Amino acid sequence: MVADDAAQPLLDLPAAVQPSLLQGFPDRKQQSGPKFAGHLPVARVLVESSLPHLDRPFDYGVPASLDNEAQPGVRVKVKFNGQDLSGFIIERVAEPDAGHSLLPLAKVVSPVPVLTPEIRDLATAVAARYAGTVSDVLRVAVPPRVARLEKTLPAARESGGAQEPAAEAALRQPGNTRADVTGHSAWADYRNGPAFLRHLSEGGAPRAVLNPLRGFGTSGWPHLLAQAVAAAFESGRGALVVVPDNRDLDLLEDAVKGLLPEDAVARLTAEDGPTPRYQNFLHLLAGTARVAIGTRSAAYAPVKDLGLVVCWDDGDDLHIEQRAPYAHAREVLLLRAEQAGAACLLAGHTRSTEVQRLVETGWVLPVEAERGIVRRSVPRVVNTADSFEQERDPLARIARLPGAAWRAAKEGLERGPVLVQVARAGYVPSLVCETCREPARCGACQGPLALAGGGSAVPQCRWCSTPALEWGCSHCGGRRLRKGATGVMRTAEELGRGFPGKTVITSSGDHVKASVGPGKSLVVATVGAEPVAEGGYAAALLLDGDSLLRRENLRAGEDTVRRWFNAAALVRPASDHGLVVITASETSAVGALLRWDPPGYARRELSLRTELQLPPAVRIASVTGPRAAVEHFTAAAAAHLQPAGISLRTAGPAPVLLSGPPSSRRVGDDVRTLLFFPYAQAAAVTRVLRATRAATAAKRSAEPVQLRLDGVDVL
DNA sequence: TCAATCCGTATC
DNA sequence: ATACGGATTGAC
Repeated sequence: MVADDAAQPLLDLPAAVQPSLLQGFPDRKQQSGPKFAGHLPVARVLVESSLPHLDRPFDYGVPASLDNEAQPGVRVKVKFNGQDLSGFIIERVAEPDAGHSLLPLAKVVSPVPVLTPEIRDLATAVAARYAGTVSDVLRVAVPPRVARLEKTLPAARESGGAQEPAAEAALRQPGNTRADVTGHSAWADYRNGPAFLRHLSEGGAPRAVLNPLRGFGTSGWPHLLAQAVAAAFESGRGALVVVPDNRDLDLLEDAVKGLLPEDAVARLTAEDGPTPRYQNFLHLLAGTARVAIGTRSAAYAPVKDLGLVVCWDDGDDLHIEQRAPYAHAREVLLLRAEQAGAACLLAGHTRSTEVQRLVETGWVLPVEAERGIVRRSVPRVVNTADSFEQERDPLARIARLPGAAWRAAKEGLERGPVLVQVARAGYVPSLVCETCREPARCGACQGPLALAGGGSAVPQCRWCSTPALEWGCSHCGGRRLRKGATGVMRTAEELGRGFPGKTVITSSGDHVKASVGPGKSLVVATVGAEPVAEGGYAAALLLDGDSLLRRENLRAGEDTVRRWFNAAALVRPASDHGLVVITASETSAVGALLRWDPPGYARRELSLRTELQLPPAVRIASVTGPRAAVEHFTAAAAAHLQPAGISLRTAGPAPVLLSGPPSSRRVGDDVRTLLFFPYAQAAAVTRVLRATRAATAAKRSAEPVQLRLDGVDVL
């Protein structure tokens, strides 16, 4: 099951305190100056320190003057080992843990209890799942305070009645009746879809996987998700949706606000800045907003009476938090759904292998469209492997497009906008080895080689600028280079010449366009930056497929398929002459797109991983650091696992492949060891990894290592 | 015998 | 991390 390794009682709250220790307590209380509160004078505080062995509550005395404000969940300042640290009050208790004197709380930072018991439990479970510290998780979960906002808000703790008006007002809104939500909705296209919505609106907790067929219009994914949210809302519960980026968030927000009262919806994303983020966070705490939508850290939003969690496009690696312990929003939401007894919807144009695993364990049920409906809803997809060099039409050669692709674009432009998906941004084309097609790497720093701008013929490194005069392929020993994927600007320019008189719009990098109009323009976008076209694209060309597939990453295939479907879902249905042309050699990935079969691809991919015993068929931990530290850590962990009869399959230690500019490189030669273990043992293994790390940190018997669980980028 | 130093350990 | 105590070592 998902949360097989959930909820170790990390914050082990002692059941009883030894009487002998208690006897000394009243004396100390009197001798230590300040008078502590009469009732529950002890506050258990989780201090904000990322030291793994300090990740537990410490007891402080509550000065009588702070008795009212020092409630569980508030942020406090305490003296800890001589320094001032900030932390959260976890609970108020009558007696301290053990026989030592209590320091008083230094200060209550704010009387707002920003850490609810539910989120504390969630953070505890996430820390256990990822062998990290609760403190690190809380740093992500609770947004930074903006003091000014607390003055204007009604006392957050008295929230009870405030939530009712919003919910009732929503139900009274016309067009928001149950019949509308479950009947004339896009969900009717999916077998079990109406049943899923009905179950939700009746207060149930169904768990579903959905691959929406459309990325635009009223049957597009934002509307499907919004209707699920509305159904949960209708049952009197709250909902939470996490999307990978702000563009998706904008689309979702429009759809959700079309169905629910505007102030019932809170938008949470770091990009909006601290003030609106904290404002919306406070609205959720107070219960005035019942639905949270946002990017990855919104998975921790304090939604009251949570009835539904939704993760959109979980295969997008933006869902992975960049701070320790690197939790994936999908996993956070799964833990949360289990803890809250909430419904769960995992939706995306494709199905990730992780979700496929959940389908196969029976944890979620697919909500799928009949083949007939699929065929009616999606564009026609064709593959062409022919080369532009053989094309007889000179314009096709100028556009550097294969003949079939060029003709599809030309015909598409008669009917509407045409999308061209290309591999990466930038005018500078990257270089690959002519014989093995591996990306050419710099001999000095392993950075990517490129032809420098300004017409210089000498390839040079894009990181360190070293000219590659005597280049040799580190992979196969080849000595000749050829151009790899061509950048958008260049593609756009060439396409413009191939389609004289047509408008060319580009979307890439930091110039991403959210949407384009229905006009007959050519839209060149890098992978993932495709604008939504009003009314859908007439055609899409998916170029550079082979170079996407060639990435030496365990997930290259899965990720490429995801990006193809995300673009293809923006194209009109075949019945409306929608056409997708893909230029890639025949593979299972291409086959999945031709048949429009994301579940089939996920099944196949997961069975391959199962055969090889690679994630997500098994779980992994990567241990990175100086060789001695890594070896010490893995040996210690193995020793601790021995008594439990667990022995881990390991790979490495191997030198870490540097994937970043030299400036971000760490001094010393780090190595990495991978540990593989089955889900059934995950709880025991993560517990041991955490304990091992705490022990090495406390004793400083070795340098610290970076510990990362289920990182998708390490293989 | 005392002080400077090292090492290990707890931090409410 | 960092401050503290107990042990260890070196010099008077």
